Amino acid sequence: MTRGRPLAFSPDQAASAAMQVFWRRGFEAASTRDLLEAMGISRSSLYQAFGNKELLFLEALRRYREALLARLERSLDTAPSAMAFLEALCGDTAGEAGSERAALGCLIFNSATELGQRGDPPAEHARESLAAITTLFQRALIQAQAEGNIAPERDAAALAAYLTMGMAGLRTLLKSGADVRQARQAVDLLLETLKRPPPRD
Amino acid sequence: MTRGRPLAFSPDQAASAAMQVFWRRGFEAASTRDLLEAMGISRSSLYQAFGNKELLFLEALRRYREALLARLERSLDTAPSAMAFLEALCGDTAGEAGSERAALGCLIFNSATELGQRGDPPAEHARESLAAITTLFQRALIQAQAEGNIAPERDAAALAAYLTMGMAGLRTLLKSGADVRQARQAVDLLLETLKRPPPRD
DNA sequence: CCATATCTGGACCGATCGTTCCAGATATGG
DNA sequence: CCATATCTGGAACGATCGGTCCAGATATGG
Repeated sequence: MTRGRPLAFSPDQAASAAMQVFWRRGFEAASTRDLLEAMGISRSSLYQAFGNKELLFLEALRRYREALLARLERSLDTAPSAMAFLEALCGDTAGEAGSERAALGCLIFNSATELGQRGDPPAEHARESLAAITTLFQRALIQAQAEGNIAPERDAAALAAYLTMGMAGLRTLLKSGADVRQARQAVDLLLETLKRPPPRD
Repeated sequence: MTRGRPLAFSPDQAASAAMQVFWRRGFEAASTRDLLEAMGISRSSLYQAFGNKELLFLEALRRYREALLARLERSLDTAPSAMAFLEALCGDTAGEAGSERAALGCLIFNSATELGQRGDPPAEHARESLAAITTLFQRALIQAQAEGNIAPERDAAALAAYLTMGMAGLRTLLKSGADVRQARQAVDLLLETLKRPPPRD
């Protein structure tokens, strides 16, 4: 079927290595030379296999989102309850405070902040990914309502936007060096709102 | 007193123009040529008056923070109550959704995200600025407690961290193109937590 | 084992990066 | 009005940017 010399590297591993670089440095700041070194391939191979820097970044974003959503979905599905999932997510993230992982933040939130409202594919992809996270949160929140841990009269979409806002903000706090105590206090208050019934006007 | 030819530009205006560029583009992405054009001065003048790009950025950050804190403090002091101030802040920010202003975000949050845990002066300055915002929020929250609009048994520092997290997250939402409805729903929930007494365990 | 298709390494491209430097312009103090 | 201190514009610097290209290596299908 295939003719000629086969690839000497795994595109999968190469893309994964590229993702790490983009994650650590951001899109603009990640140079092709950084990427080449991390990916362990030659310049020609990069352009042959991925097209250019922007397409490689899109691939990295795609992989990051896929892995993140898969991880979250699995976590949600295996958790004793949707609320337990949300508590674990918040708690685990807050627990990263001060670590190297916390300094990285979330590639999607990072990209959304860096690329902002640009019209190019990477910016669009980042926005879509953020929306996908919100959708997943909404699913978890609806499930938590069905399980009786969130008041059914709440608007799940509103709660989802609120939760995404909280997680994005938490990532910013962690990036700016918030300690575990501060992070925990913040997410505790975030979760409190989810658990309590809305005020009757 | 002074000898020789006087400056042909206002360092104040020049720094202000530079701030706008850094705000729009971020530190790394703002080129000196971008800055020169916006500042309307020559290359020599920039390096003579501000040292280099990093020092100019520090000056821009300093100005942004000063202006922001002054604006917030004035707003807090003139508001009918601390809670009214917080509501106005959240409401106004959410109301920016979809605008060009929303796409800019907040220079401090942007810088904290871009520079992360780097050890250089700009990153340090961004972290300090974020902490200063939290401190101002804490003052407002304590005042709101004194005015009877927030339960006195709440930990004001925890609420402040929560509020900073919320505002940072809101900025991320707005940057990723959230509409006014979504932004309003999110901040409404954010404010709800402030206003309600903590749950008794 | 040969023809072929593909991959690989690295030289090279023009553009742009932040920064330096200098010759000339210009207002001030005496 | 001159000497001086400072500023200004622009040329130029080496480094690095993303991207292209080609000669040579290499495994495959026939």
